[in-house]
Amino acid sequence: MSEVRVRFAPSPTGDPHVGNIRTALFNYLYARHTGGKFIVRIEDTDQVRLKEGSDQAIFDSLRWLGISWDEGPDIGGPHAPYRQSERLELYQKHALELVEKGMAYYCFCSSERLENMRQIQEAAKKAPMYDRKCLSLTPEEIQAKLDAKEPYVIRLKVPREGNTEFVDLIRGKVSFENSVVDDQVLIKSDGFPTYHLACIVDDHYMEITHVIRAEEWISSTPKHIMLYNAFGWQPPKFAHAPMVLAPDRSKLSKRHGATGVKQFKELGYLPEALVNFLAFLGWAPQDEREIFSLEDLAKEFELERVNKAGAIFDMNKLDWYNGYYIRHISTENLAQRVVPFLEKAGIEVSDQEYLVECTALVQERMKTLAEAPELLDFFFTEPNYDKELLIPRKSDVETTKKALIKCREVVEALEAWEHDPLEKALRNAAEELGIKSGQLLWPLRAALTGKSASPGAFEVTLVLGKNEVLKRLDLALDKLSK
RNA sequence: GCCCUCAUCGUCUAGUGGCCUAGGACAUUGCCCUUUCACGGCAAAGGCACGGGUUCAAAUCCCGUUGAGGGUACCA
Repeated sequence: MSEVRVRFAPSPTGDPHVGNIRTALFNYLYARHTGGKFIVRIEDTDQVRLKEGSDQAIFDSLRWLGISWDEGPDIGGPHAPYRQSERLELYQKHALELVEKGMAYYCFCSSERLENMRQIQEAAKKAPMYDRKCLSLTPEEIQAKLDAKEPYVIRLKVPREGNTEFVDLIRGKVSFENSVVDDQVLIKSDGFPTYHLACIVDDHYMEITHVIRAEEWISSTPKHIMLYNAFGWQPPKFAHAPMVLAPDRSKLSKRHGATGVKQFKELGYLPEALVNFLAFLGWAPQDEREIFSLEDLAKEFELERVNKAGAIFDMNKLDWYNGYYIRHISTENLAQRVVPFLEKAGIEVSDQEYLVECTALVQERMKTLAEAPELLDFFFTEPNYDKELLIPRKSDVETTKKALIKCREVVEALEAWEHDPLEKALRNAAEELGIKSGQLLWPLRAALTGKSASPGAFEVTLVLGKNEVLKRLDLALDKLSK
């Protein structure tokens, strides 16, 4: 069998949607799994929806996730160009070829007429379909209109009888009656091809062997097959992956919150986590492992194991994956990734080593990188808090004062600046005072962090250093005396 | 409306006729660990949409119903 060639063909309409990226991922994984090629092609045939800078956003997102491609607009390849707006003549030529063969025809109907026709059809509870008015135009009439520069489109002449079926690699046999397929526009009045024409022509010339796309494309597949047949080309294999849905089971869209890859990056999600999570939306391994790197996925991904039912994008699970990856990358690595988020919050990091020490203490509590500032701020600035925070539930002001004074003495006198001696000294101190360790450790921790939830008192003490700890203890004592 | 697709715990899923008393993960609840919050450990609760067949045997195959999603553009 010849080499597998698959493609990701997004239209440049902004920050790529995670649903689209999931499709890109499946294509990429299939290519890597089979040792084939993964191609990126920009489908910019809709001049209206075009958004500046989208190409870059698409490349950036793929790269951020670690998805690489073998041919594409930026790197070229044997079938360049990989941007449809640069291949216009090709589509034009092929549309005309179909017109000559009598398999497509010019249509001069105005959008108003079309709109009107549809409304009447809908009112009559009939499926809206082009009525083929222009099919009956004589060659002379057509020529006259063309000469008069009347705007036109080219439509595919869809057979009205018979069936079109195909075997979907994920779903099995899918069949459509040709009578329900409309005469699809191939070339728009602005001279640009529609998606349907462009993608067939490109997939053919780019030698695409497998079209892996989302379920929303199933109903246009018969049109595509008709086009392959009309050109006398061999169609590729089709695989329609399930949709990515919102929690309300509708198509995931902006109104459901974050949907763009860039958004997830800004929310502090790790690419490893997003990839792992997205891959599991519609695919699962045979065994019960949940953690897969991109490489692991490429090794095991198989189209046969892709599910058919739509999958809900569950933020909870994504959060869990993200927390998992945060806990499992090295602290140095995490510290690096956290810097941009700290800086954005106005926290300047000058001492990398110190940052790593701090990060180690919050690593197991962090769910997203965006939480880093609130988790780490007290390591960089003196905490600001209410004095009530210092007093544990089962304690009082006087006991707390005594405890803090004792802490001060212990810290002051501590020779070995290490965990065990510090813990031992502090616990002994509580015992000497005749109070529970919590009555001493809570105030200490609160004084150092200014938070009701934070890393432990011993760890924070050690990282902050003797001077800073004494300073903060004095500050706390000061608060209690007022 | 018409066409297509789909249907296992709340969610993602394992399951391809007997290994199913339906397994795992997230979320939830409880307990343990503990100075707080996490992490971690243990445990619990929770599902084959419904109705008919086929078969010695069905979550698995067939038919129907219901429900959900997608499509129905000179958008992709």
